[in-house]
Amino acid sequence: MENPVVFILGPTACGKSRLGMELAEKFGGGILNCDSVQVYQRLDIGTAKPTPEERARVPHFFFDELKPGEILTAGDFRKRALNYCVSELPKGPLFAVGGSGFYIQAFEKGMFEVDKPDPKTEADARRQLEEHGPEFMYQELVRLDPEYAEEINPNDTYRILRALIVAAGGKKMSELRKGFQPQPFPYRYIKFGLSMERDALLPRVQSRTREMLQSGLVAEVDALLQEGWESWAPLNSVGYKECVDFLRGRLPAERLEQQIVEKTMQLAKKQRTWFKRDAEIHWLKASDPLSEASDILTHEFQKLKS
RNA sequence: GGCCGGGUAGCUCAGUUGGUAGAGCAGAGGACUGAAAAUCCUUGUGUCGGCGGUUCAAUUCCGUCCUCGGCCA
Repeated sequence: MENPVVFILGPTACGKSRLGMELAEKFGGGILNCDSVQVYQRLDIGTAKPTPEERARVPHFFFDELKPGEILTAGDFRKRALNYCVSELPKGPLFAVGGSGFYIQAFEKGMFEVDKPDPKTEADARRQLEEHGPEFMYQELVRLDPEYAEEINPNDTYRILRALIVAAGGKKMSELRKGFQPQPFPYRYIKFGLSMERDALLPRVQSRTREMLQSGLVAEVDALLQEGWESWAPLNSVGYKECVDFLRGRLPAERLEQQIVEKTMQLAKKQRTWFKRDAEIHWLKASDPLSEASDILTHEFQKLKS
């Protein structure tokens, strides 16, 4: 019987990485990153990446694979994550640790097939949005794919643009959605969830944010800006966006730390909402997640041997 | 001590020519198919600082006290 993928999911800053490390040290195997931002090089401090020491103790996969300027889509994420399953599962279990619900869903269930968008189409769509505004773009979508337009909000420019780009390739989001069957995950797996009440999470986020800033988060961002990566999408993520705003004079120094804390808490809430609906997740007790997860996995590995 | 200006939602404040009040942010809930740590949706009752007075009715007017700024002594 093959080794399982052990998902460790939940909001940021609640101890997932640590639990993953402890379990990997106990049961063998490695860590598979399931975080959409830790895949990028140069985004180290603000993403709370595992340290070199931790990576030396346990094999870590799918960190630092992309360079500034590059983008990893959810579809790419799935392909690469599955490749790690192929290469690493024969050696031991993989502890898939992360909080990026959308990417994890893509990894598990697959996505429908769409051709890579023509970069020119994409640039055109963005330019049109600039010129004509969101209402115009939404009306375009109503014309091209009324059914999908009905599903999304006229203010949701992100989804409107995406749908228009897909439409330019000759497909309709509504049709694609209807035609898609979630695929069964091709490996044995178990899903653990780790969570924390807001009151418990807040002080952790506060001290982590302070540490990030003391460790040079602003300098990390400044270096990227110096090299001209200001419009690189990952710099819009929590912590990075605020540092860019600070460096550009849009956010006063005295508000920086608090602003990052606030955005991080909002992220945690969205993550909680995402995972809440996944009925397969076994939520671990916050008091002692390690022993609870260990018990379950011990059973799992006994089955594996027999 | 005197004068002036504030005290209204967790925060910043608006407002009521007297009929018990509403924005932004925060918070809560939710959606999510290739930039997702993104993008978007729903959600606002609180002794209107305390106590008195006037009034059918006071958060609004008057008095007084408390409190926070500023200025003057």
